[in-house]
Amino acid sequence: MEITPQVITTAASLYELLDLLGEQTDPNNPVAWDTETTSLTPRDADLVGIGCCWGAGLTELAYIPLGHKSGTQLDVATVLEALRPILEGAEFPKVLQNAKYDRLVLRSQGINLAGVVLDTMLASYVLNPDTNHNLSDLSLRYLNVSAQSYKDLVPKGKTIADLDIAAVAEYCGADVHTTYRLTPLLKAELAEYPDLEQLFTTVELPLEPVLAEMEYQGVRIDTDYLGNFSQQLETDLAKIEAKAYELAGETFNLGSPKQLSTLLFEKLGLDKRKSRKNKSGGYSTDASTLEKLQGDHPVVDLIVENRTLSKLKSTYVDALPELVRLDTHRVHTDFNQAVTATGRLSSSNPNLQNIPIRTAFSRQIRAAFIPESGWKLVAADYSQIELRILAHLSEEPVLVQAYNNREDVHALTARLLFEKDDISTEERRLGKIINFGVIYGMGAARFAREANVDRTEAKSFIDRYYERYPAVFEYLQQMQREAIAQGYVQTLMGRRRYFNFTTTKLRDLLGSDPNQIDLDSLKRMSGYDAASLRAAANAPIQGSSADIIKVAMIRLHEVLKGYQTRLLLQVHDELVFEVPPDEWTELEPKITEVMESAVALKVPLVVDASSGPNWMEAK
DNA sequence: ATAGTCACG
DNA sequence: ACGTACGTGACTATA
Repeated sequence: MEITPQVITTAASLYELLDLLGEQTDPNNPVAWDTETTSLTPRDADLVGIGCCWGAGLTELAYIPLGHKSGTQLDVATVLEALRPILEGAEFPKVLQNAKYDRLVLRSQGINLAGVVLDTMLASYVLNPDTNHNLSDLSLRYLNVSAQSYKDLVPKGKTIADLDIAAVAEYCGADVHTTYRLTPLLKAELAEYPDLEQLFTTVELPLEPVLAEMEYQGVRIDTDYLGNFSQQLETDLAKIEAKAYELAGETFNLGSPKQLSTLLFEKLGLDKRKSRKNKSGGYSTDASTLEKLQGDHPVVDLIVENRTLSKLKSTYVDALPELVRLDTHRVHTDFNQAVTATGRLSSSNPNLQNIPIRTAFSRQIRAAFIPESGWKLVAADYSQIELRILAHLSEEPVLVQAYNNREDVHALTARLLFEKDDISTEERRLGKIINFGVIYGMGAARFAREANVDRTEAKSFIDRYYERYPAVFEYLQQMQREAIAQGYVQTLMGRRRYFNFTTTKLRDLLGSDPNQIDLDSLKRMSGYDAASLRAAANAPIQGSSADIIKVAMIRLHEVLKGYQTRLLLQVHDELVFEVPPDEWTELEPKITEVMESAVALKVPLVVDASSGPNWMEAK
């Protein structure tokens, strides 16, 4: 379909457009909007043009060129002021593909986007989390139309601003038209699934501006501190490298798994049975292998140390300062709301959800995350949220009661497993490993390795766990049966994760009564997809946790409106804020309360919050 | 582009 | 007998 937008280049046509848009107030027929810019990074993005699509019977399209390098255009400031009441007016319903991006672009221009009633990307994500949700995929899937690709439109080294107004008008017109046409289809599909519609309307859609705000704020980084850290690591790595060459009797690339494999298992003749074959035929040199090889040759320790330090240096110490913006002195991550299969967020460029914490040394990276001068950084995290959710969903009486009595559940598990009242720290540690392990469907082999016990002991531990917590066992099995019989499982808020079993026998069970499925007999058949079934048992737990923290973030965003305090980061069960000194005393109980009461479960949710001069010390 | 590895919850 | 704990993103080497 070829539809060419009207290109707005005169004041008269702009005011005509405003009149038409002023009439578009039907929330069931929102106007589709899209911005064309020069960069995927909103803060670097110059506005090149704005497109919109609306209509009652006839579909109408407009493109307003603003930043093309050539051609007649209206003044940006004039156009934005004219559009402001529409763009900022909640009474003018809008639909966008990935509204967070356009919101950030417009925000840089001083416009606060309001009235977004649908985001096609988020609607698609809620309906079908395990697919892609970019506009061209949606276009193909829902409309059977293949979209013109950005790459084909914009030559290498150029931006959209270099192109003719007519070409961009065509491209932008197609995008807003696609967005507009997707709207009724996605709305209708959501209407078929009331739980998903509710999830979309009350969680995903309102979360989007919260994430936009977090990204806009960014987090301050102490680049001097990282610079010193980098130099220190550089010195240490050079020494390690020299020593490793000396011990190996030759030089080699410490960063090459292939060369390491050859060195360890061929040249030095170390025990191949302590490793595993990898896909490319070599032997794995991963951390667990190296651990087993420790003591067999002195070079092993140096390889381990090199791995740790070079990972730290390249991924964090050197990478983070590169991403600090010169204008804000902060890093602005991208929170992706539509990538994970379970409903979690993800973070990229940089990923601020995997900043080291597990060892005292690597944790030092967190000291580089600092608040505005004179402020505090605050971390508030949910205590054992997934285990609490498991207790709630399984209704396991022993666990539910324990949490309600504010007991130490890892210690309780240890007492039940060891069948005694006084347990050691080591025994509690095993209780903790197994409590977390069941959430993922851990087997005896893994538990044996983690807990440092033998296989048979591990097996009997796991068996006893399920004897002590029979409802947990029942629940996890029930989720697997539902995945097979329904083809999906659900979270607390109705979020779905779908499963497609390829084995005929499993597929034949789709549509059957989950309670009639005998998992034990299925286990013995070939093609039994154990990994998918573990994912099915895990998804409601991981996904419900995501539901809960998303609700908390939305409510907190409202609460914080009267304060200077800002929400900066989300790390799955933790929120990080920066807080001016005079606000923390008042806000601490408020923040904790909002997080703890995000949903009411059969067990209490508990939040631990603390503040410090940086992220390392806010713990 | 893909594989291997490793950082987090 | 084997291999398996779920979910992510980034970096380096190598093709």
